[in-house]
Amino acid sequence: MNENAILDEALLALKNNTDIESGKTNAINKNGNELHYDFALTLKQRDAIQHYHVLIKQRPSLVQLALLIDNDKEDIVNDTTTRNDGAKTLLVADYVDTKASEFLKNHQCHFIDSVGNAYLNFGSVFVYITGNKAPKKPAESKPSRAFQSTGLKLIFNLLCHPDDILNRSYRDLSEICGVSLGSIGWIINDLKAAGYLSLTENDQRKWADRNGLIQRWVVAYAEKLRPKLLLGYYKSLQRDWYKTVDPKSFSASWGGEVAADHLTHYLKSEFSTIYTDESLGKLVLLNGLKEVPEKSTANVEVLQKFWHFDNPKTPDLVPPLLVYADLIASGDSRNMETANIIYREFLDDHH
DNA sequence: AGCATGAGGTGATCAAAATG
DNA sequence: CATTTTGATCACCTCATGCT
Repeated sequence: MNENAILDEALLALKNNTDIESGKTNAINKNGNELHYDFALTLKQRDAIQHYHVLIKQRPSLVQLALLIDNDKEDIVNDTTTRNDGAKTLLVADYVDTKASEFLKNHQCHFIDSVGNAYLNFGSVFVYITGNKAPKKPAESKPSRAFQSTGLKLIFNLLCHPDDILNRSYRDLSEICGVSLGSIGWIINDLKAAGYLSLTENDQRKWADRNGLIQRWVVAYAEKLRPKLLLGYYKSLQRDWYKTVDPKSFSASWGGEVAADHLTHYLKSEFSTIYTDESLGKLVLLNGLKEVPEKSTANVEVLQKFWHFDNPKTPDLVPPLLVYADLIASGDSRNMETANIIYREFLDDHH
């Protein structure tokens, strides 16, 4: 199902469920570096009218939505030229599940999907439909090796090293990343096919869309790799316990909020994320951490370190890309602003 | 729960290309 | 030319998922 088909079906579903009419849709090409609005359209019911810029997504995940909402907020502030008609952003998807619906409604983000779920709120119009079942044809999923757990490891290494690592041999990459030789080819070719990587005239590999890959990586990391890395949730008794800890002595590094605090001095961290290689038992024991089953009752999470290079400038911290990813993955809107600061300062065209 | 299935991941092995 | 290095490919393994 392509983007046009999703839009058509979603508008049809809306028409069947409500008496809202959709005005003409115009394709617009706004090549902003962050967001890309595909269409402009108008919805109206009697005298209530609302202009929209349309953003089309397939099966958006919660992480994607959090990112989208945050970027959109900034975008509206920065974009006075095309927004002066009071246009809002309308998310159009093939399917938005109940959790995502609730999330979108809470953030005042209007959406419609192809099975009739919707949240709209303008003028006298208020529509909130949720719970409609996913379309049975689970939207052609082209499984890409690049964004599975091994692919994400390789990409992380590629993004964190100087760009000349791109042209190391598959065997070198396999060694550096701890990914099997057989996987490297699949992943590299996936990245080329998806337009993130290209070849120069003399067959050197080079980035074609590095920033786009970062965005894609962050989302896939939160969904595919991060859950597998979780070693446990813990509760520490003293507040600010982490300030006296030297993570190096546990072959560990800070991620998430603690690292963000170090990098930006902008965020006061309340939840600690720590990536460790092996000394989990020692770490837990010496710091008086108590294991708890749920994230909600924890204030520390311990994750398995999945890379093998050092971070020379700030050895106590994980690389900025991962700090950024941790903040995004937390889903905490409080962290999004800090995440953007880190992106701009450490990740955006920083090579 | 137990079972079957298949996608994802691995390392050995291949032929082509590079090296000298 | 012989040798080494490279990317591609293969059979096999594992583990998550879905079904009964």
